[in-house]
Amino acid sequence: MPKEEVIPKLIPVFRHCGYEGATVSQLSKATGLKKASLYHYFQGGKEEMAKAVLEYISHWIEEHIFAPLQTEKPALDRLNAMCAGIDEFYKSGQDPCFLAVMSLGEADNLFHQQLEQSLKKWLDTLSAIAEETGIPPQQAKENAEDAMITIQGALVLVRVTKDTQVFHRAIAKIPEILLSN
Amino acid sequence: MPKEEVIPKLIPVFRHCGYEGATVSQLSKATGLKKASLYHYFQGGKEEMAKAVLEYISHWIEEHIFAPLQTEKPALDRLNAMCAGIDEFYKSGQDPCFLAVMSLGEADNLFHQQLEQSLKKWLDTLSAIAEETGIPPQQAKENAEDAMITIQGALVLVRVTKDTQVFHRAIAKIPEILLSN
DNA sequence: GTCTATATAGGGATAGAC
DNA sequence: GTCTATCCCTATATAGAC
Repeated sequence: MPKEEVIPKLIPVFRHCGYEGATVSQLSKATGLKKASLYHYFQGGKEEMAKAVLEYISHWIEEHIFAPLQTEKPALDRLNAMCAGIDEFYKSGQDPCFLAVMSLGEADNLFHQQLEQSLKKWLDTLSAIAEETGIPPQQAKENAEDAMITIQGALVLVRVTKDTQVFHRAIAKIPEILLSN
Repeated sequence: MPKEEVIPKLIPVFRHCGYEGATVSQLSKATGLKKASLYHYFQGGKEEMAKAVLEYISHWIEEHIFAPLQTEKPALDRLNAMCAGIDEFYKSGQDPCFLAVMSLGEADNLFHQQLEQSLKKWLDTLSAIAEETGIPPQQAKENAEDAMITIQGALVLVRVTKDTQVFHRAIAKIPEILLSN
């Protein structure tokens, strides 16, 4: 099995269990590879596995969430396309945010720089599209923050309530949040 | 040392490390009690410690965040008092939300019922104060959800960006979120 | 590349002295 | 109530055969 096929199978374990909660045994089961085989691919052990997942996800976001923003369509259409990507990425709120999960405990010590960079990228991208529609920079920055707050907060609520409606309602608001002034 | 003094010392460990990330050794250090002494108080082990913290926090919220809502002052004053309690509770966003942290991995299996109940209490309380000001029930419910989303989302953002301003800006919006229609 | 078998450390938890 | 000492298990990680 090529490494590119292994990484996606690691994702749900880290997402749902967190870094410390995820055991190599679980990761082994999830991939179908025995522990020693996992260590063959990831000589740095669990830490390297998490790092690989982090990079994989950054890439996925780039392609599925940010890419729709680079077309020539009207801003609102592009935003709605992005929201569709977000809904897919978080499975309507049923999958926790990797970034949020990895910002706890030991994982935060290990990965804080990458996490911060990833979030900054999100915020900058969202802010840019707001500015594009004529919103002043400072306002655009705050709108981007509010949009991320809405996404992350909705994920927490859904995790506890299991009510995906809350997530859909929240995501539907993203465009107006970003474009408000 | 009486048990009531022990529990508060457990809180920061669980909050920052999560349930699985928190080790009994860490809890021991944080309390200043050796492991065996901890087990003397909490015969159910780590699980019972987390449970005790959960109850302690529910109680704290009741007294410091919900109580200010029960006075005879104008609704807006009461909401601002509540926001002050929230800011204190989360140390301006520098302390993660216990509820959010405990809704991951194994902890979620163990405590999901209590977590759900706690969140429901939050939402009901917020919804009630919105209704009090004449907002129709369904709208009040959604406003309460939006308020909780804002709190939880801001906590995630601050955890990664270390920018407490974001938290203050978010909290300041809570009253208008709750009372909007 | 994938496995079985194993090493080593640290986890949660208990026994029993004081 | 608090401790030291210890048990057992699981966690991460490695060695080496195929």
